[in-house]
Amino acid sequence: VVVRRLPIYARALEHLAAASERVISSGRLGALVGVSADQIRKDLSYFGEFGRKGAGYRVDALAATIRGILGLDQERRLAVVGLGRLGRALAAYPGFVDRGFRVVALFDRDPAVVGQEIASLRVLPMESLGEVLAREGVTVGIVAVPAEQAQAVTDLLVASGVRALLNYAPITVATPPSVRVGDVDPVVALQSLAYYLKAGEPSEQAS
Amino acid sequence: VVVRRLPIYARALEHLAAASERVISSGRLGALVGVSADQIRKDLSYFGEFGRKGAGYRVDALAATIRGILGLDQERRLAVVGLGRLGRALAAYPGFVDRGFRVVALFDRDPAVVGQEIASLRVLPMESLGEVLAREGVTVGIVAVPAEQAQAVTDLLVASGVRALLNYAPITVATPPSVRVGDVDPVVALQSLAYYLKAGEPSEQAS
DNA sequence: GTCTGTGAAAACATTCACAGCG
DNA sequence: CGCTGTGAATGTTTTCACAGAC
Repeated sequence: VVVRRLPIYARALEHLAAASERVISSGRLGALVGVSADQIRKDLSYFGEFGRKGAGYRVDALAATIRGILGLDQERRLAVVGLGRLGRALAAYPGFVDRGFRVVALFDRDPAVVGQEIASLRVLPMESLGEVLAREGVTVGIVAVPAEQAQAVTDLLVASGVRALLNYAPITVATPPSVRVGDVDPVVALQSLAYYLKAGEPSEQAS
Repeated sequence: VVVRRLPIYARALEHLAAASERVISSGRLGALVGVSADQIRKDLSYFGEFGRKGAGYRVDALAATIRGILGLDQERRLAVVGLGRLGRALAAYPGFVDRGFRVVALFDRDPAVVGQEIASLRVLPMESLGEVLAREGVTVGIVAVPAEQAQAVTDLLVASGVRALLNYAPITVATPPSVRVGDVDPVVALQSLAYYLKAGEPSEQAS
């Protein structure tokens, strides 16, 4: 749970550092990321003591510490599978590289797409996936294929040694417990939001 | 919390319906979505009694019930702001419409992008946002602009009456509590996954 | 026998409240 | 004073376990 908040703290700290802020209190950081000051202090204390009482946290030191906790000191190498519109957008996304990730391989099963150059990488055929992932040291996969192919692609990535993957396909993929999956179907996100839209529009008022 | 799982159940149920399954037990559904059978029964019992003891749940009836709970019986109209690579991919995403959402307006601040046609919608200038959202009955916004513009775009959407938004920008946006935000920065998702990658590779073994 | 619905127990996460450092 | 670190209290979510419907 804490681990899902740390990247958000890190992101805010990087913005603060870019704005030349040197020190921040749990209260101000909390306001920035929408979390209580208590929460931030608890989260951080779970990993050690980083603050100065009476002053706050040093922005750059804390950012570095969080990156360390998350293992972002080491660059992670990504493969994107499926180069439809979404896959292309991800492959070319400039926001990965300065935050610890680098896309190093692209795969698609469509022969018309294989061979294209996207973000200065050539799209490779699925058959080469295992070999290329091993050679390039890819540890994280991004699944951006249609639902029907998502499980097969996942199995292939898992078999090739990927240990975490981000799944954009609208389906829950099965993996062994040693492989972590992040689900990011935009429709699922929207549908949970939709629940809150109901309040305040139907005939019935809240009591 | 439950509300974040319901869309996943709904998604699985739709796949089951497409495969002509008529009835499903909490156990099988749980296996499909990676959740315990207990959990599913608790989640559903929170909203009423939908199952038949000894048999399970009727797939189509349960799917309809969940759609009702989430308010997906009514189609929600979306606006996409920012038509870079990601915005274009989202604007043209075919997966929205059969799951309760329809993109009805596109906005960008770049005059070179305004006027382009994407997914048979014309990109409109930011200035027209308030008026168009009101006219089109848009209740949900998708923010797909760079971090620097995300807060300003959010404010504009909120001022125009949007009640929920999905934020792809790498920044935490502030909104009044009446507006729900879903955060979907891919890098944040990857960074939490990265934490688990550390296990099993550094020098130290777990004890 | 299979599978739901649900209280009771356990685990987990958040908030409170305060001692203590700078 | 302001702000951190943390035990204790509270609240929430998950799991357990079992009674009852089919």
